[in-house]
Amino acid sequence: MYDGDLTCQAEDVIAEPATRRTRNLVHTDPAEVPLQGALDALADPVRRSILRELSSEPDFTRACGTFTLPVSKATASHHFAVLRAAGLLEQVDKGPRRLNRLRREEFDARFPGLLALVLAES
Amino acid sequence: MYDGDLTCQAEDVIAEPATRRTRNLVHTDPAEVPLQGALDALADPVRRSILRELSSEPDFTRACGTFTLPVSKATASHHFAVLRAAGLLEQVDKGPRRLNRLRREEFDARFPGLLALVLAES
DNA sequence: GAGAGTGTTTGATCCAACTCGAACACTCGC
DNA sequence: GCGAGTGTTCGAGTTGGATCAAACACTCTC
Repeated sequence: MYDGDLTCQAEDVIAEPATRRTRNLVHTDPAEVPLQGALDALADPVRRSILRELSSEPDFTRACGTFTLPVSKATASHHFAVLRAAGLLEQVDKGPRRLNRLRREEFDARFPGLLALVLAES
Repeated sequence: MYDGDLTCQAEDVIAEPATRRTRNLVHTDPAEVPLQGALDALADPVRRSILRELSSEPDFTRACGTFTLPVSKATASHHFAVLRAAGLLEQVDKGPRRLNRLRREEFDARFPGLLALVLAES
């Protein structure tokens, strides 16, 4: 009988790079994020420091591991997932690295002024 | 010897109504509220519902007990204290009641747009 | 002063989130 | 393929905040 590899062949036609890792990388449209989710995501100081550090760099130039955070890499990975689920950042895989982009315009369109307050935090 | 009552007599000269209850009612200047404190206060759905309900009424017309909340009065009292400490509302005692005012301008001056997002929540 | 009404404080429980080490998965260069 | 580098997932521990009932404090009216 045919196994799953054939199915993978069919999916390879898709334009997007469809490695298993990338396929598990699900994003949330900021337009569909509830205020509760946004506030929960922004209420954590580690997550806000990620956003601030990311805001001073070009898009997709900072990998998750390059941030200076006071937590373990397991915890950091969790925080990146929360930010992604809250529509605050977009991630793409490049080799073994996962590069990040701050979703400024999209998130600001959904919650005007909110991200600016976070980035202005001293 | 003289007891505390004499001290109270002296404090009665103060213009503000200085009952013991009012004296324990401490407020926080919104200008001195850290972003962390504001987000923590706004991250709770019960507290946001208090703010929304308060926004549709004239200042100092709603007592704490008149809000329709899904929690006990002890919990509600806690939430009002958190909002007061976050610079989000001002309270005055009138008889046995404690009347509330939403600190719109002051809080918006400190965190532009943040309160508007909460009040616009469906 | 007694009682009703309003609100706070206390003490305790519960739970969701933060946290970590260890194990696992993936990608690349040798 | 092997090893190093990057990141996620799993399982478990910890903690802070939300919650409640009960007791307390205050104000008014009778």
